[in-house]
Amino acid sequence: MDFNMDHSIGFILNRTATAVKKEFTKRLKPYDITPEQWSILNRLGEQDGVTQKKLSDRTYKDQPNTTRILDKLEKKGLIRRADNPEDRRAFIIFITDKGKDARKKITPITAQLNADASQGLNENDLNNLLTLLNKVYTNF
Amino acid sequence: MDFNMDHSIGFILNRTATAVKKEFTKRLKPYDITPEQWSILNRLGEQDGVTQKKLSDRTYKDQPNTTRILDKLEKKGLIRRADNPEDRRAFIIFITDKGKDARKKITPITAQLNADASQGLNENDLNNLLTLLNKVYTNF
DNA sequence: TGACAAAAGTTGTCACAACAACTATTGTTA
DNA sequence: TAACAATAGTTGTTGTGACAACTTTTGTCA
Repeated sequence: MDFNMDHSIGFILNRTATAVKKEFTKRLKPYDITPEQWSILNRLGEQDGVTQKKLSDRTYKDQPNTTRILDKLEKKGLIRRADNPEDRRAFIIFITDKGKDARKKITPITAQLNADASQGLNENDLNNLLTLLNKVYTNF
Repeated sequence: MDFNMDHSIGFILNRTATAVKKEFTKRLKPYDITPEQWSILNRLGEQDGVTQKKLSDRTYKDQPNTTRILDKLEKKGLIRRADNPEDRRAFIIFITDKGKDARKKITPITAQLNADASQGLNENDLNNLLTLLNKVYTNF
């Protein structure tokens, strides 16, 4: 069986994603926020007033993780939970002004990270990469 | 600032890698091993008799994580630590017969996973994807 | 309408990544 | 060779992914 990790999509994919996330974590550190917290905060910046369930779907996280990440964002005052008058099981999540400020500051950081990550790739390469990654994603 | 997570390498990369790893974890479950444990066991199958430091370099893990993953593999009897006569700080790690058996059984699983992940991609696509991922990796 | 299934959220647990801090040993150098 | 730096490995802690199990509330349907 000729199996080599260096040609394994799974391995290479994981190694690359880990490296990018690590760098992202580093750059976010001064803002006291993690990549995962950012992804939720950012989604809320696009649209808030949604339930945790909806948010977890949109960020591709399960509900337990979403709960706990929201706990942290709430403790930092970046989001707030409001009762849902239409469903007493659910909360509605809002981004706070402080959260909006943070988002505004952090957005350029993420843009720069993506630019740095795609250093050396032209427009075509980049589109190709994203397309191929999405194909792999939809294979599962 | 026109930032969209759906065009963010970081986000797409992480989402894809997470999905693949999740599927891998599922398929490995019957063998009572995780993807990370597998990656170390597999490297040892390629070459053992190395120190933990060397192993951690080769699997792109830091030393603390390597230590703890080896703890688990050792407890399962898949690897063993031997004293290093040339350096009393270091161990030399060997894969056991049981570990070799496990590796033989699991290798086809990983080959199948990679095949399934690249479903719909031709040879050229696949090479392209790996090349682009490695380019991104070396950007950090 | 009462029983039960489904859904939203939470808590608990395990595995791992990352990083700091530590011990024991080895290497270096004044 | 004594002092100190560097290295191998370990332990501790935080954040997150995954999954099971749980509570509360809502939806369904006989």
